[in-house]
Amino acid sequence: MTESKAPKWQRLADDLRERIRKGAYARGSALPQIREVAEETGLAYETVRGAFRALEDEGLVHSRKGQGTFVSPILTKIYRSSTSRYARSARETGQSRGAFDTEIRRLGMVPQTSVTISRERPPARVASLLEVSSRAKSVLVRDRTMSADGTVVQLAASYFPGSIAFGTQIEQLDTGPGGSLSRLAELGHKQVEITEDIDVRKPTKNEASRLSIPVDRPVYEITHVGRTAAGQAVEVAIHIAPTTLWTLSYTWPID
Amino acid sequence: MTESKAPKWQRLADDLRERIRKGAYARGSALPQIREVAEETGLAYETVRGAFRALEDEGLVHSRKGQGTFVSPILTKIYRSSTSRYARSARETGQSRGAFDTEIRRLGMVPQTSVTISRERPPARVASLLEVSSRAKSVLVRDRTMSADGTVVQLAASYFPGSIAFGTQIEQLDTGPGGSLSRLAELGHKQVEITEDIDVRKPTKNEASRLSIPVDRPVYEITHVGRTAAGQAVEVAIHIAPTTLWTLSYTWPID
DNA sequence: GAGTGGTCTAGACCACAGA
DNA sequence: CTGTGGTCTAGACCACTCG
Repeated sequence: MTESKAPKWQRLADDLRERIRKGAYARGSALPQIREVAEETGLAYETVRGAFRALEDEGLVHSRKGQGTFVSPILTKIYRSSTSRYARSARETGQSRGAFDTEIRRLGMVPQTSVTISRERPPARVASLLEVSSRAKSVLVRDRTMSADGTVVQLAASYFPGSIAFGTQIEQLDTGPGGSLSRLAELGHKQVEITEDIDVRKPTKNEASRLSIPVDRPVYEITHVGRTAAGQAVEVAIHIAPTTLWTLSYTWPID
Repeated sequence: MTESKAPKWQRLADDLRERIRKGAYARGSALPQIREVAEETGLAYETVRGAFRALEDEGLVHSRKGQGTFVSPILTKIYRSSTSRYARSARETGQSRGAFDTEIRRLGMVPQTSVTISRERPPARVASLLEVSSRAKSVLVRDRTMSADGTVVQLAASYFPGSIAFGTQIEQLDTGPGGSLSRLAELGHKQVEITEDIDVRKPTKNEASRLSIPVDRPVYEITHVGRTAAGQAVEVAIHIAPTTLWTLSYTWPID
């Protein structure tokens, strides 16, 4: 028996997956071409392509039209503990902004974050949460692109009400010790509670392009909202990250 | 221009998606057959199937060999606030076990949960977390299958160390007021902290079958760990839920 | 222009469900 | 048995990259 009835494309995918896991093809290197594999295995082009698509869905490889199919540069999961980065100890030792850097270094890779700061008209959902107008450039946006070994692994856009943040250090590249959280607190908008909503969806064309992933590879959409004691949202962040690259973690006390 | 270069299968998928969203096909009803659509549109079978597969990946429809393709019975997202169900207020009013029921009713559907209780050899990962042997029937398992309007929407298996839970009310169908959390506390194993790790992966064949989803539809794997003040894990739960059906939510205090 | 992955076709056959 | 979705083929053509 031994499940001999599995489709050919699936067995080929299993075979290739195992070879990749065993390191037969180096990270970032090219896989054999589809037509080549087809000839070697005696399968049709479409059948082999079915196997390749399965691996692509799993995030193991990515294909580039006109170039070839390549082993993903990152095969491990990046760990994101959303709660621990807000622990007082982390903030006081200046680690709050370094959570991403620390995790990437732990995996033996080189982290890099690039930031663009601008004043924008907020997306409707963000405007509604922050209770600002969506028709004016009413928010400050810190748009971060986070990479590991040169591979983009997360997009994170933070939105602050302009009435609070325009002209403050939050609009500078370096937000200083404790980051925007501490700056907002100094400005009289201390956050006491964070909420994160997690969804999985397909990326938009723009997101897929920035993340260098195919449009059918699912991503986490994490909507992060920081609120003051009065319940007012003063920071909203939207994180976009391929599900194949991340493990999310939350820890909270009972009572 | 107007993006006329989109592949045919994609345009067909867009067309069908819009019709489904507009309610042209009732929830649970059958879509036109692939060969029928192929003839109507003048496309080849494989091309139409590409469009159907895309919709299936999105969770909008599901296909059954030999039967047809059907609109998913649930097109909305179910909201799971992992933190709020542990608030003292929820527990004291007896709502802690009803979080799922309440949410499903809020969506106008009928919730149902079936439970099987057994003594098992734990999976390696669970054994390691609970610090029990993985070679003996060392854990109590409460395996819950949760449905909405007859559709299975989540599998949740809770594991308790047998040394603590065997022979207690946790082994009964009704765990009593406050649920297993309160029973463990009474037994001297009060949990003070919860950690949940979130991953997205393809379901195993068994999971896919129990959830009535294709094996390539991604699911959340939520690993829930409850710990005592001493840091000892006393409850581990593994939740499996299709990503297309759920929005996860976490709220926690700063400091 | 040569070489890559992506789309599409027409048709054969397989696996499964149900009358 | 018929009808459904799923697999597979051989080959044509398209879209993109790079020398």
